[in-house]
Amino acid sequence: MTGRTYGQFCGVARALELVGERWSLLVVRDLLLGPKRYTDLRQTLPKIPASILSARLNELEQAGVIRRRVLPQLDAAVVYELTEYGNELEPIMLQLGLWGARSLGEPGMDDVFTLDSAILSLYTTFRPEYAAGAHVTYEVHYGNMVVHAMVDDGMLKVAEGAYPDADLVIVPMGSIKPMLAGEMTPRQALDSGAVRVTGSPELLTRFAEMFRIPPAPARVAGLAVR
DNA sequence: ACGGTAGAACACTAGTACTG
DNA sequence: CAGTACTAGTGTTCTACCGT
Repeated sequence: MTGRTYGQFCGVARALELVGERWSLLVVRDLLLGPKRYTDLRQTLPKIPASILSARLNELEQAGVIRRRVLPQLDAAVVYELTEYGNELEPIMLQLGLWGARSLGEPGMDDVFTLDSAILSLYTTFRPEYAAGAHVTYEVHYGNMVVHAMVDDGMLKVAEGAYPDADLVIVPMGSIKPMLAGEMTPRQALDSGAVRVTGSPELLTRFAEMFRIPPAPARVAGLAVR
């Protein structure tokens, strides 16, 4: 939040004044999964200059979106976490992420895909109405990152790491987005080698039903718009 | 009223140094 | 080591002005 305003008595304008600066929402995104230290944020946002991160943290703190907390440890580490007000951004961020995902093309050479992004992408695309009555655990590999998603009757819990008793282990060879966007069926993904699984292939079909990206908008359909 | 342009202001970056 | 602050350079946006 800088000193500048849009000069409009409008909630959207106010929201943009609070979290609309470059990098601000990505800081909020990375704090949705829990408190982080300054250096954690530098790792999840490798392209943000230190001075900008410092400025954004101060601005978001002043805006009441995040708070600083000193951990009761010997090193007195400082962590940043969302306030109650900041936490109210969670459903908005998930909706925004899903909206943006529709226009995602292929990842760029220097694009980063962090563990947090992997976890959030599963929350973003999850459709509870398609998971009613389902009790299944997936382990998903993204390169050397592994997350697991536990679906329990319309509820979802995603966490870092492998899950030894996962019902299905999914290993995409590239981006999993074409399958989630319906650009290829789970069967096609398996047959083409785009996705490899350990477990019943039927569970991959269920996965593609429960985790879904709506079709790309017509203007950018089929384009690698980034 | 509209479009183009120049200068000012602002935002961002990379690098470095400083503090506790 | 974690976090902050500063600087110089670059790019972007805003504003005022001018001509059509």
